[in-house]
Amino acid sequence: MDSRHLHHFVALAETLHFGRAAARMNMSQPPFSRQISSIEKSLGVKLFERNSRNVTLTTAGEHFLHDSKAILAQFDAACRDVQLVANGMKGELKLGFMMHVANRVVPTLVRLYSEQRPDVRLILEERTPVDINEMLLEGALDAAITFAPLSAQHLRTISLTTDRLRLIVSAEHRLAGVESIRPSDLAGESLIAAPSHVAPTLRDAITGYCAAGGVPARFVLEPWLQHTIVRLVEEGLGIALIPEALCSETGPKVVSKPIVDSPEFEVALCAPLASRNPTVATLFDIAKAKRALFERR
Amino acid sequence: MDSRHLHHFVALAETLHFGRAAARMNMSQPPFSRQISSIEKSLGVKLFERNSRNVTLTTAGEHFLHDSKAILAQFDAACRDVQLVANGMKGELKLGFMMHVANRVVPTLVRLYSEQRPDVRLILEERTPVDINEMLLEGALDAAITFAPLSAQHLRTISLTTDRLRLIVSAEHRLAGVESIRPSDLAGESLIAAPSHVAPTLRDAITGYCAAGGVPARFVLEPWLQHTIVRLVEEGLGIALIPEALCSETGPKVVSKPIVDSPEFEVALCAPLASRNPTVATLFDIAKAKRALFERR
DNA sequence: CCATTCTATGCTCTCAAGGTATCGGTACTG
DNA sequence: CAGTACCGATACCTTGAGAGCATAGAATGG
Repeated sequence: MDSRHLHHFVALAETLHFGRAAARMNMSQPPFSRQISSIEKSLGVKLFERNSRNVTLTTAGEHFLHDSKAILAQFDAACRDVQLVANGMKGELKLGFMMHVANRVVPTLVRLYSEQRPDVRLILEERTPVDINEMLLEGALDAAITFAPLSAQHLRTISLTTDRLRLIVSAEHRLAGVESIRPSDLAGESLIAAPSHVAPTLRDAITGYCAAGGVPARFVLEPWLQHTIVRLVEEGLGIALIPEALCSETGPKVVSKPIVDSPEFEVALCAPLASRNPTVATLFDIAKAKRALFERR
Repeated sequence: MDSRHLHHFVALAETLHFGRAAARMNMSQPPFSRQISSIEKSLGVKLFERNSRNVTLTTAGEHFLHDSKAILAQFDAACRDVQLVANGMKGELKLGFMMHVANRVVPTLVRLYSEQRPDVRLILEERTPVDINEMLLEGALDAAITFAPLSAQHLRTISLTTDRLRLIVSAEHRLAGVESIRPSDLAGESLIAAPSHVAPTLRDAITGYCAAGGVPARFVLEPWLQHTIVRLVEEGLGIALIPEALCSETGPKVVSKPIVDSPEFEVALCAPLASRNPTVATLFDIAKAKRALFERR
């Protein structure tokens, strides 16, 4: 029994006529008759009641017709779907990102992608930069929006936007009134930043910026999430240098200030070069075509 | 593409080794390799990434594996089911009945049948005797519990029980005190009975009984349902001769009386002799084996 | 660099499956 | 009632899809 037999069976069940059913199967009646009886023999079940004048389905045949149609439909669907999956029109795409650098980029990219590939299920995974790198290596992510990596020989990378640091302080802080900030302004201040094993790019940028001004960075609190950092600054527990993209979301009790000669860091779309997931290509196509939408305003 | 190809594909997807997968399919490796590439060619999709050292599924292949397993499982299930249906272990059985003669018989038979054939869906159709006969002829019912038909050459019939007539009158009626009823007692009374085109057997029995006593039957009301008849008698609008089996369900305002020399009528299980529904046989087997359970107490 | 392992390919052969002709049975028709 | 048309089953022949064998070619490990 294989699916071609099912086609034969359905043809006969629908026409109730050996000759016409055989024609529909592009074959002559005698071998078609043999096919039908071989089906019945292999199932051990009589599917048709027949004599030389008319053909009718048995009760078992009626049930089998129902099942057969369902199976054939599913078969067709599977063959169509596998082609869609291969073309990246359907499937799953696991996209990692860091919201604190991508709060504008991710929603836009997701919207554009969903419009173009509605049958691809986007699985969004918000993680820390270090986690994202690891997951990209392991294949646990198909792509990610993160800081442009330094060593990218195993990654395909396309730059989406750049971000820079901005100072946030409590509204009561002495720096709240200063127009723009220089490294020397940070001398003696209590800094809040994510630890190096969570967001090395940011951490290095902050440390580097202080060092450039000859000021040693003094970190008093090291939460993992950027939103926590904002809250702690709000409470007056320290000051912080955070990505500009995040500053629009701070509350009224926090003041943000531009800093002079801020280091810039790239935010990029990355995917393993070895990725076999065909849905990824479109993501890069969109990133390239609509790059203007992601750029810093 | 047919289902044997799916088996090959699944074997390889599960072993990820051409030689072992071929062995599982009871064939040698070279033709197996050709089968796999013919699948890929006919789908136009690469399902495996392979070199001489290892074999892996592509993303499309993973999806297709999932679908293929589902299809093969459904295929197996369909082949098993069609055999169950042919053996009457599974399917549907449309059973017609008249509750007013079968209020004890139907629940018992249904219970016994459901215990023995849990996968057969019993579809119960409560109809008038004439409807039932018509539906049996048309094939709209697979079997029915009804009055034993007079002409049964096209029906298989097995007697389940017999019933007889009993008089019901309102508690205030002059016959309410009489011990047992003779035809002559009915002289001049207003009778209530279902019309002949609804329940000819009952109607004829009533008319015949009156005629035997030399009393013309005078029908004043002719509802279709036996329960309606009981209600009308309860309201004092007439008297009625109804099947004994129904009398236990009358309320306190109605009195039932045995009648002398009541005609008896058989209640039987009937099915078209030409019935092709294999579930019917078991129904008759039960009716025969458990006949004692259906007999009038 | 050789041995080993695994997939791909070339060649041969066989049998499953298709085609043609025809039989046997049934219903309609004049 | 004979004749005809139609339909499914059977007999026989034919062919090509698919199986096996031998082996090439590629990759890995010692």
